[in-house]
Amino acid sequence: MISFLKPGDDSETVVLSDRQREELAYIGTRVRLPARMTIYRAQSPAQWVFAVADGVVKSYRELPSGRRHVALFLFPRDLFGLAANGLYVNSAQAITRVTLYRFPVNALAVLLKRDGDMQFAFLAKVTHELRESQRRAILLNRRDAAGRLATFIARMGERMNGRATATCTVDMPMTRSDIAGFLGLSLETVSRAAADLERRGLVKFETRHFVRIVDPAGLARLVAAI
Amino acid sequence: MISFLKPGDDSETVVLSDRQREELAYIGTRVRLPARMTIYRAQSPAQWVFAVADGVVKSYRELPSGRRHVALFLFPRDLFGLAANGLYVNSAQAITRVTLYRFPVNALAVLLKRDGDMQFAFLAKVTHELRESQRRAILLNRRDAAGRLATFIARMGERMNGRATATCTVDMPMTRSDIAGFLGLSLETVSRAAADLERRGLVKFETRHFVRIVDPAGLARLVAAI
DNA sequence: CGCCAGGTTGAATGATTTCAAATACCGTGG
DNA sequence: CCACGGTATTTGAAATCATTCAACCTGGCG
Repeated sequence: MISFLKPGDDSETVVLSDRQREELAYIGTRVRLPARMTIYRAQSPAQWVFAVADGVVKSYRELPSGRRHVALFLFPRDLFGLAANGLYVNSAQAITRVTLYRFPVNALAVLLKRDGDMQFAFLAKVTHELRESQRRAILLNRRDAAGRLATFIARMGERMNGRATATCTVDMPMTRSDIAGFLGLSLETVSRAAADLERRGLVKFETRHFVRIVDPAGLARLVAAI
Repeated sequence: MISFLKPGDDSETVVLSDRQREELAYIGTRVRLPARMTIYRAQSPAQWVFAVADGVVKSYRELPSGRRHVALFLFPRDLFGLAANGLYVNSAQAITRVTLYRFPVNALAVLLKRDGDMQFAFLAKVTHELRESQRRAILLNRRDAAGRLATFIARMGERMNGRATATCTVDMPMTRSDIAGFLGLSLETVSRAAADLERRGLVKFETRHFVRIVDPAGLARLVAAI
C-alpha cells in the first residue's frame, strides 16, 4: 500500500520504512470509485490529499469560455489534491475505475512535520511533479499537432509499461476530448493528428483506447524534434 | 535574509523562526552576480539550491531545434535549482544584476530532515511553484497572442507591485525573445501583440522594459477571457 | 434494433510563423 | 559628450497549420 512510496524501477522513487508506511496507512483510507465519478470539485474545501493506487484520474479545470483544460492525468503512485488557501485548485474525476488512498490534510501535515524523512519523500515527489509540469510546458510549446500527440503517446507508454519507447501497446483510457484538453488542441485536431501518425506508420490504433507503437525509433525521432 | 521565508503580504508565505533563519544562513552563502551571468547549465551536477534575494533570473532550456524554452522567471523569494538524478534540469541565467543565497544541497537536505517545520515551509513553497506551473499551462493553452501577453504583463504586475492589476508601471527586464520563449510564441508575434495591446489602449510601453497599465479593468477583462 | 455520446472527415477561415528588411536602442570607446 | 557597432526589436508579405462549423460515422448499451 501507499505504493507511490514503495521501492520501484524509478531511481527517483523514495523508499519509506515499513513503520512509516504503517503510520500513513493509519491516517489514510482506501477508497474505490467507479469510472466517471467526480472526486472533488475546484474551489471546494480541500480536506484530503489523495494517492492513486490503481486506475487513472484526471485533474481538470473549467475555463470561463467553457473549455476544459486538463491539468494532468494521474496514474498509480501519483499524489494529487493540490490546494491553495484551503480550496482545491482543480477538479478531479476518475477516468477508469480507481482505487485511491485518502489522507486528511491536517493529520498528514502533523505526521510529516514529525517525520523528517517521510516528509522528504513527499518533498521529492512534489519536486518530481514540478519537473513533469515543466516538461509538459515544453510539450505545449510545440506547434505541430502530430508532434504533441506523438509525445503524449510516448509518455503514456513510459508510464504504463517500461520506460523507453518500445514496440508495445499503450492503454489510453481517456477520451479524445480529454487529450485535446491536455494538449491544448481542438478535439478535431487530435483526431486528425492521430490519423496522421497512423498514416506515417508510426503507430496503429487498435481501438480508440489502445495504440500499438509500430515504429518506436520513428516515434522517438518525432518526439525529439522539438 | 532568506527573504522567501520571511513574513509577507502573501498568505501562502510560511514564516520561519529567527533561529531557523540563522541555521539556513549558516549553511548558505550570499552571492552577487552581474546581469547575463550564467548561474548553472542544464545537465551539470547540481551542487546547490538557490534563493533569489534581489533581481530577476531566468530558468531556460535549449531545445534540439535551437529554440530557447524559458521555463520560468524567478523573482525575489523564489527558490530554484531543480535537479533530477543529481543534475540540473534547466540552465539558469541572471537577467539583471542579482543577489542570491546559495545552499549546498546535501547540507540543506540534512537540515530539512532534522527540522520538520522548516522542511514544511519548503514543501509549501514547492507546492506553490507547482500551482504556478499549472497556471502557466493554462496560459499556454490560450490561442490568441495578445491574451497571452496581457496575462504575462498582468502577472508581472502582481509579482512586482501589489497584487491586483492596478494602474501602475511594470518593470519587465527580460528581452522580447525571453518573453517569446516563455509564452511559446515567436519573437515577432510578441512584438505585434505588444503593439496590439497598446493600440487598444490597455497598456503603454514607456520603454521596452517598462509598461504602464493604462486600463486595468480592460486588461483584466482580456486576461479573464480564457 | 435503434439511440446517443463520442469520434471522424471536409472545406473555409483566421491566426501565427517564417523569411526578409528596416529601425531603434545600448554600451563602448574616442 | 558624441559617434559607432552590434544587438534587440519592429514591420511587411506570403505561407502554413490549427480552428471552426457542419455533416457524417461508429461503437456500446438499453
